[in-house]
Amino acid sequence: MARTVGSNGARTAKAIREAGVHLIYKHGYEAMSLRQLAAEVGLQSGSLYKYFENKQSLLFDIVRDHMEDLITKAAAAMEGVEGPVERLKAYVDFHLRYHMTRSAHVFIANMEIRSLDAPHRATVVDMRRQYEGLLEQALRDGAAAGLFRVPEPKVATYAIISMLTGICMWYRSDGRLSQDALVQIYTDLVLEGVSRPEGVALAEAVAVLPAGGRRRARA
Amino acid sequence: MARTVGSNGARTAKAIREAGVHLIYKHGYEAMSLRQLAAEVGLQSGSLYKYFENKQSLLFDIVRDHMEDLITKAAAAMEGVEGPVERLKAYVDFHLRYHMTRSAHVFIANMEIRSLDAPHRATVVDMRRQYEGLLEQALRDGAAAGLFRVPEPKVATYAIISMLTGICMWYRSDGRLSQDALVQIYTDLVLEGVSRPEGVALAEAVAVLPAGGRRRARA
DNA sequence: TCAGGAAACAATCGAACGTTCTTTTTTTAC
DNA sequence: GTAAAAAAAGAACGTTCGATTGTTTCCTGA
Repeated sequence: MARTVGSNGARTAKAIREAGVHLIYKHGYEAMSLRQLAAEVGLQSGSLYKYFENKQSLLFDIVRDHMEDLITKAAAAMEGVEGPVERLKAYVDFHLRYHMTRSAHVFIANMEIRSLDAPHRATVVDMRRQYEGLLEQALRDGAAAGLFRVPEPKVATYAIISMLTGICMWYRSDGRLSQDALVQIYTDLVLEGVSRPEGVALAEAVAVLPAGGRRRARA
Repeated sequence: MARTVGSNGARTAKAIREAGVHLIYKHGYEAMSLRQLAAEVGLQSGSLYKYFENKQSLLFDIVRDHMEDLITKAAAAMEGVEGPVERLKAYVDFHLRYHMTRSAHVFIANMEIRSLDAPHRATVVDMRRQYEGLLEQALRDGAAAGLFRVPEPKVATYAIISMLTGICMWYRSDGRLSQDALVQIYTDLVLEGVSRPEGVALAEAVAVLPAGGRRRARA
């Protein structure tokens, strides 16, 4: 046999991409063989090379497209949202929902960076910095406005992103808690964690409240 | 050649274990070849089989020993510590410091579970549950005592552990911030995140403080 | 001192790896 | 209708893989 009945390049390309994501998620990039991948989409392994240059570029394409998607959609989710608290909320909301529905892509983008060769890795690391920057800026703005207590914005950024991303390790769409409920829980954790105890300008709070009672106003 | 001058079983076994951790951390379990590992410790690949049954059991031994270490030391760190707040602090402190110094082991134990065969995986998953249970119980106790606001202890447990564990993705011992400083930052984030806004029994706080000032007392 | 156990080498197995190339079949365009 | 283009098969390549086995050398204790 050669070209098969009903075969279609665009459809095959899409199937390869999806099967690739699935297999890399399940077994890891190095552990996924191209013969496995070919079998998954009903091809011979050699035929895959009509669709990518080599195995490495398949991985890079998957990761790059994911990161672009992530950055674009996060920026869109925060666009027009005013105020650090609301922007932080928007980020948390987007990040959680995205990670609940795209756990495979997320896992690959986070774990298989080490499998990328140096130039590809540099590109991805830079994109990740962009994505983290969106959160970090909201935290810095909130701290500058006296709304957040964030002594180390970089650390807080890493901490929050780690916390939120962890959800894709256990979330199941048929689980007990809805997406909305989970977003609420995590949002509370994050906001309580970073909010300035006084909720108003520090000096003001120190002056006004008794020592034992100086605490937070919820955002 | 055969047996080499100065060769010693115990020393070689230790060297294999350490090189194994290093290589799995760097390249992943599947991507690490036994020839690589053998070269790292100065052996032929066949000689490795004096020290483990097969590649799979090398991975399992590494992960099991790590999990045992983690559980034992966490329990020891919390032993005799009274009160949910202090127990939570002790857990956070231990977890962070451990993960700052053992990032390779931690990474392997978290990421290579999928590379374990079913029975081995079940064992490790159970150990992980034990470890998570230590934190979850502290959160439940704190909630029951009215100290914490934790509507979903399981979710909070996962969230906190994810947040803390993330530190091993970027912490460097020669970085700007000391271990103590980082522990302080993370402890604040966690405690603020889960503490009940009032910090004392709810009814009491409502009665005593003015509306705008009703908030937390730090633990 | 020397026998037995410990430690490692060296050769080898079949299978699987990523990749390349040629051939064959189907689809499309004129 | 037919030629060009697209899609996939299928064979083959040199490597490397985890694992097995038989042999050689070193160490140690009675």
